[in-house]
Amino acid sequence: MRMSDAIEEFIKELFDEEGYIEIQRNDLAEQFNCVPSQINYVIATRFKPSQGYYVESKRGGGGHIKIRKINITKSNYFMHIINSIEDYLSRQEVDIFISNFLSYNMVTETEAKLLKVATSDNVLKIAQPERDILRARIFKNMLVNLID
Amino acid sequence: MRMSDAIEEFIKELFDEEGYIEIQRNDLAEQFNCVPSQINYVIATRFKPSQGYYVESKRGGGGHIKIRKINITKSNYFMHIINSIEDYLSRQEVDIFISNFLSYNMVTETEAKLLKVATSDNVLKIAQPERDILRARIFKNMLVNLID
DNA sequence: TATATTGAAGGTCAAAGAAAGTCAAAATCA
DNA sequence: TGATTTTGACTTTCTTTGACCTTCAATATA
Repeated sequence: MRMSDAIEEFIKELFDEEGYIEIQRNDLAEQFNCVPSQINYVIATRFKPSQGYYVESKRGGGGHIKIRKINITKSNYFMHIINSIEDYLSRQEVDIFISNFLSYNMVTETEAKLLKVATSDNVLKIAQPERDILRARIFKNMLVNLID
Repeated sequence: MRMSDAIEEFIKELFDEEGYIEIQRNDLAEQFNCVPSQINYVIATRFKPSQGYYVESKRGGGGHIKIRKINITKSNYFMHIINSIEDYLSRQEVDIFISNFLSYNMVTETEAKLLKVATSDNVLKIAQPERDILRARIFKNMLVNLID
């Protein structure tokens, strides 16, 4: 088995419920008896954003590499909602969506308020049917940004 | 855990309602078993004005370091911004506002993304000057909802 | 009383140390 | 042979440490 695959597997096994893990590059390299930059290679090829991972790191004493896994449930949930919304969206429909988001803990209170106010009639204040078209665009685009 | 982080945490726990604390550099260094200048390092990197802290100190006998936490309330901050925005608002101005909100820790990453996308040209997609008028309305109303 | 001395703070800065990042050459695989 | 993996030299970033500097208050001295 390739070393890269072994390292990839090892890292993936570190994930528990938390959704993120922290590793020390040099320690890991030592465990696998490889050069430290091998770890970078594995991360670059197997933990890309397109594969659902998001990486941050800090150098210097006590440095580390943090790998976050995007929440697939949440992302599926919003993707589904986004696809289900057509070109027009009413204020009432928005309200229903938002109250569902809140009850499933998919958004914070503040995020809910932002979604609501940015799509409210008072704020959009343009004639129908353009208002519902604009509302759909704003709402869907905001949802995309709620996916981790 | 890094020593710097431990010291940072310790100092932050000293804050009570007062809004300011006083420490003795040498005592603190002794508690953490480090050189005194380590304390300066922590203060320089973790208690900068951009992080909402203001530091003054006195040398000599009975000297000390005083750290004040600037508590511009979120509500004052946003009210001020809202009042400063006129009827029209450009995409560029929004970007500047948002990057300030982030550096003052007034919004989360997600909230920042929501503000940005809900006021983006792609989403609003109507002719000027109506677009900048609508953007101003959306942005200001969203800010109102960021006030706890 | 005015000035000098002294010790007790805190300040500065640069070197050393401890991570992680980059990039391209070499090796291997399909 | 072309793509992927492995390696290692070099770079960048952040932290820790220590030698030396400045300021202040109290006390001693002229």
